[in-house]
Amino acid sequence: MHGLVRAIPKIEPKAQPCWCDDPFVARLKAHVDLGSADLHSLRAVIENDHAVKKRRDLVIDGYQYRKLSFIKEGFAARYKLLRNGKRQVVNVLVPGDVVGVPSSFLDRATFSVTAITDMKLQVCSLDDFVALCHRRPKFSLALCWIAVQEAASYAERVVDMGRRTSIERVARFLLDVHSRLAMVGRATESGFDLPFSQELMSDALGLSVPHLNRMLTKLRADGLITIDGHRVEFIDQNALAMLSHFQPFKLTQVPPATGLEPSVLLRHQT
Amino acid sequence: MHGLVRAIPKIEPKAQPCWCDDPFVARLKAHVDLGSADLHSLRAVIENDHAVKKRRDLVIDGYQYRKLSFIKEGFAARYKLLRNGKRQVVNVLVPGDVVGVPSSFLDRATFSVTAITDMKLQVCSLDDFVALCHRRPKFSLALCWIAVQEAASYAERVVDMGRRTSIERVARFLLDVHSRLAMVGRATESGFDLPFSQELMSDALGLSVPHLNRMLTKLRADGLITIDGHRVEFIDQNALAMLSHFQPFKLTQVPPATGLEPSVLLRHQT
DNA sequence: CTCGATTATTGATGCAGATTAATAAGCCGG
DNA sequence: CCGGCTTATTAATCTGCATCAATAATCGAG
Repeated sequence: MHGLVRAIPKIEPKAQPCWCDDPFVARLKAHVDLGSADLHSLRAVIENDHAVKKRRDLVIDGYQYRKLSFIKEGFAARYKLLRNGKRQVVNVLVPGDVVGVPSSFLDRATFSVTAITDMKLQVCSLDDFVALCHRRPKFSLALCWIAVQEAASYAERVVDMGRRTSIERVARFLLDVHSRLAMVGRATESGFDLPFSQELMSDALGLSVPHLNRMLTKLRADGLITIDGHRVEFIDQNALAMLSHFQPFKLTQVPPATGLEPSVLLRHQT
Repeated sequence: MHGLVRAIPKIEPKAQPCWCDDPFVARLKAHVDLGSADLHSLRAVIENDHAVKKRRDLVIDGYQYRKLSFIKEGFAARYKLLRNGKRQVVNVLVPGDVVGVPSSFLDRATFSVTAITDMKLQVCSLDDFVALCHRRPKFSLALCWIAVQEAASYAERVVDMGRRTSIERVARFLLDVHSRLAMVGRATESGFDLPFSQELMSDALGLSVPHLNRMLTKLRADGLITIDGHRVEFIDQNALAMLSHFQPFKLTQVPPATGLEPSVLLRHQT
């Protein structure tokens, strides 16, 4: 067996005119209904695309930011470097994810974000996006939903780190990455290209590299996965999910806008 | 030395007519400017207050919820029970916090929330709150800010669990709780009533009860804190913050609403 | 005030996973 | 296609913290 190396997955460019291959718009549409007028307004606040090279930092801990970037292509990791030299990756970012949550909402960034592969981003200023939200509240509601989902997924990570064994964490990480990649068309039914090095994954899982390696070896020895280069295939995805108590995330829609003043006016404080 | 027990802090009821002693409104006002018309609309969606007894579950993992509850009084913990019987507390809730993030935004709750003391809540339905957001977008923006802040604080917890030592975690926990209580007037400059049992804290920090106890003992032995009953006093808050690399959170304001269509209309995709 | 239940404290033992080190394998720039 | 650098793999040792166990303190209900 050999390495798990970062790799830029080869995507068939769908060559569709504007939005359909845009993972961020897809993400928004998962939460709210967007008409063409909405899309037009959204386009108006998005500045030109921005390319970022592998290993560049998009966000540096401690600095101020006022931009939102939507990942069109490529992978990144949000992390914190500690004084003792250790690093904790708090999550990995895939196409459709938003850079700038939470950095741009805070006085100063509390985490760094680094590009793991070459990336393509769509950038807009937070102020412009907020202005858009004032005009079209569905965007702020969609952003709420995205932020809440982000919070929920961090909370799950807390459980991972606090109370789950190393093998569970590794299995859950693979399943989680697979399901997120599948959601944006970057994975097959049972496999995907893992764009992360073992060092990155060990920093994400709070393990040492040797131990992570051992757990990956064990998963293969147990006939649950195969690894060929950077390609991961699930042999028994069910057993893997069972072993690690993994359940994929369920999203919900923002409740649609109702009439102007809702019935609650009938109720009030006692 | 003796126990750290849950306790209902005695608050001087300020006896102010409506909102000024309301920690949730205070929380909203930290992010957005609210006029009296806004407050009136907010009041309209809030149903009657709701009292909850100590040890009752407010949210149960796996069930569906569509309510937001704002904590007026009392403490709670958000947690997950694992198959092996272990529990991970992902955060503790204090007055001003929102129950229902993320539970009510998901298909089914992924965490439980339990009352640690008797509580008083203000409840409203998510649908009504969303309707309010459509009418007054500043509420959805404030909710975004709150959700993002929640995400940022979970992310910090991930770092805690993944890469920080047990003594750092304990010190940081105490400092964090103190700063959150101080923000809603439940703490003095250098001390506070700790309403949590050691079992709860160990589940929050991913430690065993004996080990947490040992670390608390060590903090006292090192002359950093005193504990008398449920009362914690910082002797050297600076040293404590240094030791644990603690930095309090900085909030930001939502950028104020600008004119109707912003200047960005001048820019568009290349 | 008393009893039972919860919570805190302390000690002894074991193991999961860190640490360190050393080698091999693959990748990239020239 | 070569040499340096990054990444993966494997092994040996060490340790922080879990686990188990037992007692003491405290709380709260009656």
